[in-house]
Amino acid sequence: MSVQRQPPTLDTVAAAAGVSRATVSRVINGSPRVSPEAKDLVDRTVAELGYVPNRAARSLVKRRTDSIAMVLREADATVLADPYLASMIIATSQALSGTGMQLVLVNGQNDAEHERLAEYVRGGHVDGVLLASMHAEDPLPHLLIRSGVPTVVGGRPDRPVPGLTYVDSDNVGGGQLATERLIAAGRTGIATIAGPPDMTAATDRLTGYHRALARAGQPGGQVAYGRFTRISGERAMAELLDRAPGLDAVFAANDMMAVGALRTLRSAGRRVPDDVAVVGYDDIELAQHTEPALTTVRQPIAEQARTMTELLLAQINGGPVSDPVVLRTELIPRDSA
Amino acid sequence: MSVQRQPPTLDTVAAAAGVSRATVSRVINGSPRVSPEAKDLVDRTVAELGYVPNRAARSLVKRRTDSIAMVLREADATVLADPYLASMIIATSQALSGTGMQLVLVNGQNDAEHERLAEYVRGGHVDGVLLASMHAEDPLPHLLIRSGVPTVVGGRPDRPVPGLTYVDSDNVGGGQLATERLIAAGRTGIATIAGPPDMTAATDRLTGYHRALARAGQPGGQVAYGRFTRISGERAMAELLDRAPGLDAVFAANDMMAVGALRTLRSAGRRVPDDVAVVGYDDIELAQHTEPALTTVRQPIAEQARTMTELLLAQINGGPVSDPVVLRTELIPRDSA
DNA sequence: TCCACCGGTGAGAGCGCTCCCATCGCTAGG
DNA sequence: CCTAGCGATGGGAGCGCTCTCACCGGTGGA
Repeated sequence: MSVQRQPPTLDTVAAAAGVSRATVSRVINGSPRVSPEAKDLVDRTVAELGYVPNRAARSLVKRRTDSIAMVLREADATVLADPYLASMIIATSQALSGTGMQLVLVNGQNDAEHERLAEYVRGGHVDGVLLASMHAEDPLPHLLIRSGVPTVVGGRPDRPVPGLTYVDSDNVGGGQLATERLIAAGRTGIATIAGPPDMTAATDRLTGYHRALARAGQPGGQVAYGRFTRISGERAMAELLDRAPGLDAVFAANDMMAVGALRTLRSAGRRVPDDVAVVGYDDIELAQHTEPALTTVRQPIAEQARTMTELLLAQINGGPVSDPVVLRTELIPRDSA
Repeated sequence: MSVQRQPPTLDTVAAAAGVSRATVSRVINGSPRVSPEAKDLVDRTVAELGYVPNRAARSLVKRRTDSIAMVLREADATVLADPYLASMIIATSQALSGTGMQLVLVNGQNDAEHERLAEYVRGGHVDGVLLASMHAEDPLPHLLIRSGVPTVVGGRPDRPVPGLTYVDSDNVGGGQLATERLIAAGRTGIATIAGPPDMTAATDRLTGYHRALARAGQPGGQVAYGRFTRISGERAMAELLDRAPGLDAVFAANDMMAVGALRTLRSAGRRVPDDVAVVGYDDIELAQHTEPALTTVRQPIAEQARTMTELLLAQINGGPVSDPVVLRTELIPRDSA
């Protein structure tokens, strides 16, 4: 069998089977209006010739591309350190497998690329867009919605965007879960290392922290801010230790910052969890290997990706814009708190 | 401006600019055979109308899709624990940005999906394929090559495949680097935890280990095999300790196994690096956070992805199948050796 | 003066597919 | 027995684009 031979087309198949192009097309697309004999004949011919429909031709007439874009909004360094996006990508890819939809990865970290991206999407190249993570003041969702492309974002936008739905995990609940763990352990000087205030995931976790404290009747604790990196966690912990030397617990808004906090605590001579209990957030791989192993909150990333995909597909298939979905989080108890 | 309006086509633009479709097409595609005035006029009209070429139509006639597939061959669990693929994906996506090429992510972990995949590729849906990681006996490269699709794989195949090129990092050199570090530290009982023998990355690193030992005139050391997981590293280390209680150094073929080894050593009461020095491989995030921090070998993943992309694009654009490229590795000295 | 040539342009075919509409051979109702 | 109706099929237009080819007017060499 030759490598160079042109791949068979609908016409080839039709001619070989002795039917019309239309009939072959009907069989390919599973139309009920075909006699069993014809269907059988065509099926056999298709298998024999190794026919595969040409996606471009189909999408040209159907005005569907059967592919969705996943837009990545982070620079590489962030991504490599953070398994969140990776999991997101993989999970989405898996959710899509079997649906006949393609996952197209698109870079869009800087503003220049926004333009290109919006154009790209408007060019009808994808049927829908998945926005992996949201930052406040991000113009992209608006651009996308305005061009009429179904879009679902991961994480709650800082303010509601009409026509845009999202799938978030319950960051308020998660923050609460973490803080309650500390409260239940009898801690009374509970500080927190919060994430950047321009991200709802960060502010929501902080809200959960405050809420838990309020419920327990404890005073509003100390808050230091980090940027979700280890080094910023180290600094924030130092700041906290400085401001409130008597603290006996810390909730860090993600695991990387918790790791930083652990480090600072160690060099400050505080034992974990004896002197200071620490709870992280995310349950990254690393959390199992710290010393002591990190108690943390796990968010269902794969489920989030799956849900986002489902919502998007439904919308692409003509469904209404779904209500936002918020997924439950889970405390993973280990040794640090 | 209405959301529902049909996007402008070549015809629309041509009519608006008062030229023919062909001229607009020439301008869009940067043909030199257009007068400056015409070009200017068309450019303005395009901007005004917000025209974006329809990719499907173009690819239908050009028989190019301007997209390449990246095939993922691992199950999710593996991926989440291993930043290799994630980095690969991101780096590829970034290497592609600006080339006008799309990155399509395709799942192909099991055999059933191979068929579909080969079909998909043969359907002319992508111009080329990037195979992220190779396992021995993998039929996919052959399938792809046979269907005439330019393909580049990451990592050296277990045996040469005609028409297939690859980009690997220098695993032999890396293994040697790691072992030499141990030799230079004056260690004389150097064992190794090797990876699965069906992966060239594993066997090459082992070769490097043997080579370094031979050069130093040291006896061929103890070898135990793991499966690149932490738990298998723990077991292999225990086995090694059992077989050669006098060992004073271990080279683990990846960081996860090194982490396992660290654990076993600790519970066996051996101090690292005082009693036993440990070197890992990969330089994953975790390596910075172990106790003691792990000395390891870093491979240039981003560069690998970039190179793979370049080779593939060159081949897609009619270039010959390039020779394999092997990238240099680097020792990252930390505290464990 | 004639014509080969050349840069710039337009007309038209056709890429592989879907889908509307016409057609055809039946069966069932009048 | 005729025909309305229906399921199965084929013909053909057209999706938006590229590309070949023909054409046009202007130039320079014979």
